[in-house]
Amino acid sequence: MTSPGLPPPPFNLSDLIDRNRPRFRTATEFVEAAMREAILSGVLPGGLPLRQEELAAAFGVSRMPVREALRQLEARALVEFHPHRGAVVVEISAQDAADISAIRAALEPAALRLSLPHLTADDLALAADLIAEMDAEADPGRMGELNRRFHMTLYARAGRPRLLALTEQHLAAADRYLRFQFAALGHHPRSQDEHNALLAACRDGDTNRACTLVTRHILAAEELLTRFLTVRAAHSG
Amino acid sequence: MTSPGLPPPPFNLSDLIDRNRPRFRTATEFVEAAMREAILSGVLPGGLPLRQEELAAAFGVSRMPVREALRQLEARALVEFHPHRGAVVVEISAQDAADISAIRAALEPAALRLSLPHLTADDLALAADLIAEMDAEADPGRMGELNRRFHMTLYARAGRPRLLALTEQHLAAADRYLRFQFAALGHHPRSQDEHNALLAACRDGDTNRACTLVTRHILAAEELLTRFLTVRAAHSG
DNA sequence: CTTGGATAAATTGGATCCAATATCCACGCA
DNA sequence: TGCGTGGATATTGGATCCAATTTATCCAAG
Repeated sequence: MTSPGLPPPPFNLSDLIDRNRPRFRTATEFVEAAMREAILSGVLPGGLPLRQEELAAAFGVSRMPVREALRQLEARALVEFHPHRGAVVVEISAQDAADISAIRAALEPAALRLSLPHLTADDLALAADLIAEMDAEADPGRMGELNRRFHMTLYARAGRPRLLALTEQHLAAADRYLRFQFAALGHHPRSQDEHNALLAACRDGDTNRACTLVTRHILAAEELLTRFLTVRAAHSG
Repeated sequence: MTSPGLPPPPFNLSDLIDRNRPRFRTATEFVEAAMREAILSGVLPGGLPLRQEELAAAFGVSRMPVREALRQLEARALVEFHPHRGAVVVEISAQDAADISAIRAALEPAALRLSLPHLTADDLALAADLIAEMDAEADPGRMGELNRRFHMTLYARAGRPRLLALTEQHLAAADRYLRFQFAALGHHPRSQDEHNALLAACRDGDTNRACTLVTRHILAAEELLTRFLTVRAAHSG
């Protein structure tokens, strides 16, 4: 697959590739989605220089779809371009984590407030299932996915496509951090309690309470994360 | 400039081009910025198909930087790609306006809350100047720019780059709509009253009141806009 | 031994070329 | 006359090629 003369790249995308290739209609779409996943899930760590030729070889395409994908990821603040020096995966940092949390804390209560009155019994049942699945899940990657789906299920009826897309985007961005925390500290049981309380408030139709709970949930996660990242930075720096 | 055999494109970008060209280091950056401006300011109206060849000729570059720019604009929800059929400027609609307003109403109070305690006397003076400039301004385009700068001045000390970038992006997106309203209804004096009240609350350091005022300010603009767009759609549809 | 500069290698940015796909229109047939 | 089929045309998607810029290397001079 990879060109014979090149040294092996410092990442492994092989499983992402073959599995998803047929789902997309253009190579650019495919590369963009795969790289987004890879960055958010930590396969491509922050600071990694992204050589176009290398990625093209890994994906089995030419440099062009890679370049277009990188431009899209730039607009999503997942990679940075340095003119004539190439693209780099954006670094994670305590400040950036706080930044993303602030955005989540602004968007998610707004989405929930719009969505909650229109939630169906099916939605609530699905949310409950997702909590249960999270209880049983050990893999950090799957865990982030389930958490994301739980939250988005509660917001889904907001009827605001842009708001929902932004919310999902920043939930995914937060995953990049939560994954660290989860790997280091293990699953935090308080988070599940918060999920249950939130779901209960939604069942009761208590919008104000539910919004307060998501806000607290997000800020609690942020505080834990900030502390974790700060000591981590102190150790390595 | 334009190739001799082609029919003239249905838009005019010439003033944007020469003026800004030297500021950018790569053609892609330049094209992206110019097209973003052109879409947000209404020069490229919603629904317009964006022919790559045509744009390339207009900008005096090849199709490739145009393609990269279009991909970035896609990620910012300013254009839509239809595989093998090309890109189109996203349509405006009452729903989309409401969507953007909901996002603004979530983000801006959050940014203001973080920023307000750190606002300096200079910041407040600048904000006051911008209100005065708006009073004297007649051009809708300049008006949107001043409005944007006024708001961003108040949020600037939030110390959250991502949050601020998102906020500015959606303020700009809202301009696309406010411009319509302004052109049709003329300048709405209540908006200036709201700006003054907001600035006063900031001067007093009354965070809660200031946040309430921005929220109301955004929702008031949204209501007016929704009504305007709805009757407009009824007339033309 | 360090430092400066020239030169070579690597990599990106941009242009051109080719292939794949969609649209449009004419034509034939029911 | 209406509809479906088929080919021509236009336009995008992808690959390759060339130029411009940056980074690395090496040698010489202080």
